[in-house]
Amino acid sequence: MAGIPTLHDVARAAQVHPGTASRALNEDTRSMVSPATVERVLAAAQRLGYTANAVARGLRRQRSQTVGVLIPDLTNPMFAPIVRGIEDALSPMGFTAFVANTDNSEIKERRAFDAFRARQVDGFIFANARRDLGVIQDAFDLGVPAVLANRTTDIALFPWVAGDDDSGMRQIIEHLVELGHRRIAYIAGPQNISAGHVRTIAFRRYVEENGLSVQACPVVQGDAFDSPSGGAGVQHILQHYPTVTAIVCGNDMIAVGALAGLRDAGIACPAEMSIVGFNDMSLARDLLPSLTTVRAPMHQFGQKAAEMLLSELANNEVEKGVLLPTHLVERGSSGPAREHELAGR
Amino acid sequence: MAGIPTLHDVARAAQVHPGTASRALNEDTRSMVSPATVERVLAAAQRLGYTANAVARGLRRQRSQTVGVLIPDLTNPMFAPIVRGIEDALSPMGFTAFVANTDNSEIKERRAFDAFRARQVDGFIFANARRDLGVIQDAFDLGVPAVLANRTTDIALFPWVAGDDDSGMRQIIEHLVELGHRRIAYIAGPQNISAGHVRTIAFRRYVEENGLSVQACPVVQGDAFDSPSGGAGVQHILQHYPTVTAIVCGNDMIAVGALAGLRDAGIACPAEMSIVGFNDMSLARDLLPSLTTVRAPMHQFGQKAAEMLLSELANNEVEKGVLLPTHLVERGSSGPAREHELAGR
DNA sequence: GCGCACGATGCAATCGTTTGCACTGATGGT
DNA sequence: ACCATCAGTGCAAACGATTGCATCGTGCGC
Repeated sequence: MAGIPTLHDVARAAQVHPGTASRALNEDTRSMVSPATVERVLAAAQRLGYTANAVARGLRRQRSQTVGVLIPDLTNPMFAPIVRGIEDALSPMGFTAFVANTDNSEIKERRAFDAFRARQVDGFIFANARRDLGVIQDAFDLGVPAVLANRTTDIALFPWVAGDDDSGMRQIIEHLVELGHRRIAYIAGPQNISAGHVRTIAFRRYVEENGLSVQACPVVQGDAFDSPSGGAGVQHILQHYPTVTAIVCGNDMIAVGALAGLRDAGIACPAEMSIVGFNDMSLARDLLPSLTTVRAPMHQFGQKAAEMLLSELANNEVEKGVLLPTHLVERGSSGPAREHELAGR
Repeated sequence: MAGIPTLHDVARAAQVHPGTASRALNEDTRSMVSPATVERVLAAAQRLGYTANAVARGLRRQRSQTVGVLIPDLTNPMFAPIVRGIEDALSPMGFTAFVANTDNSEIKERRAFDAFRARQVDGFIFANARRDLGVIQDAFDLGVPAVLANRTTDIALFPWVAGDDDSGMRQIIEHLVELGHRRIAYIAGPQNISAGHVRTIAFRRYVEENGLSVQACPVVQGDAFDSPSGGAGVQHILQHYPTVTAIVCGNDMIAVGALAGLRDAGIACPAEMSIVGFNDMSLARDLLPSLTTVRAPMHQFGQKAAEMLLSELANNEVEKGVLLPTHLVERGSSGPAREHELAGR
């Protein structure tokens, strides 16, 4: 009486057996039940305000209609759109997501993985960033369905969706070359992070392909994908590579720090130094100068990854990997190379 | 054999009854089992890699160790820290969160509410922003445990945790008055949003308490808590209230738009116009000029709200409401009132 | 008019844990 | 020496849904 109505209550109200009520309520078994009974059951359910207990259903059906999402940090404007995309794709299909922040720590990652497995998630979306496999290997060994979002692995254990960082970097370099830059530095993110690794390789590649001097285009290693690393990187570049006229940053947060570093050093951007970011995070356009960057469709990463996972859960064939296009967004932080390097410094 | 080991498997391996195994595995029933048996069961569980099925346990125990979180938009740098705080508080206690974005839509809100109830969440954290009650009333009527984060309701149905917006606004006005401003405009967020309402009232109050002319301190209504509203607000203010020397913004996103609007209008900030935001979102310090704003401890909102909910779920007494302190962060976007208003325009 | 098929429903097992209760020895007090 | 107590364990019923199988009429074909 009191409390949440159960299937039994509905069945009793409709004068049928719980089994019949279940079939009447369920879309794809409804045809087994006579129309009159269906109507009676539906009415009773309506009247009592019945909603099926997803936990009980999950137990019996052995599928919980939930997925686990591992992401470095929800708070990072870079990543939030991914989980938004995931939820936008999941919720219309009756799925919901468990989200955990890994902070790139294997401990946290594993803890979340175990917690989610205990909760019988139907699959995982790994948007965690560390380049080594960690729980991804475990998931593979255990045969747990999963999809990678915003990353790949060296050996492709799972379907993945990621941005075309290689093309993005090509566009950046070509853009800068076109503006007359010949000495371009790169502030790289950590190489143990998937994106950090890929982008550094691409930077080197396109520096070379565009006939730039590799010596004149140094790669400065940042500690993290954050703004302090950008500040430190700029300082290092100004000190050791004073002839550089443009700085490419491993991502937008690094670029934020780089812009601040330039201001601290009294160097005008883009007049004296161009800065380019990567990702086009929210607010990138609102910085001053507004940030030239490569737009990576983070929301789509999440959405597509979720769709692929659902498709896999439905036993449909699924692509081995999806590379979403990236494109350069030219804004205020990049401009023509200054004519007289070193002038006035 | 194949598949995930169950309690039965552990029991069989340890040569005990599943009931005994359950008691041995569970911290607070362990004392009912002889030490020797406990050890045997633990060893078996270890060996088989057993983890309890949280779904089955949830069904039996009638508590899922999950909570539902309703938030306007994960993607908004304003809100992400709240859910981060929630998860940081929940996960050490073995709880996990379901998160849904409401986009301030009652439809989405209700859909998520129902979905989470079906999943037998133990309680809710409402960080959704609409001022009317919506699902909060439903939760109350149904007797579902809940806590409000980053908001209150007119009638206090649930415990809440929020920032001291009133004090924050006082600090803003005092700061501006101290800088010599006497004609201060306010670009308000929507009044049907909890924060929008509270802050507008506080603005009016402290304008008055500081002896400013209410006529000289107009409130301009924004459509949303976003940057376009800030741009539109600035335009409106410049046109209709040209003597204003400082603009307070309903939140930082509005301030972002306001800063851009000033740039478009060729008005220097802070030299000709001061701008103050609200919330101190991430990147607020990285704007140019860096944004003077009120720091609201969003992460703490989430954390505290989660703690209160857990406390309530454990049947402990819980505060009726918690008001966390806010404080002004003086940065570059606010400065002395210009001497000669209208000069040169 | 008989049998077969089939539509509609009931029955009961099952998913994996937890937990109140019953049972069994052994202990200890008198 | 006997009974009460108690620690330790087994038993089985839940929790709330789903689903293979059995059952029961009824209608149809021959």
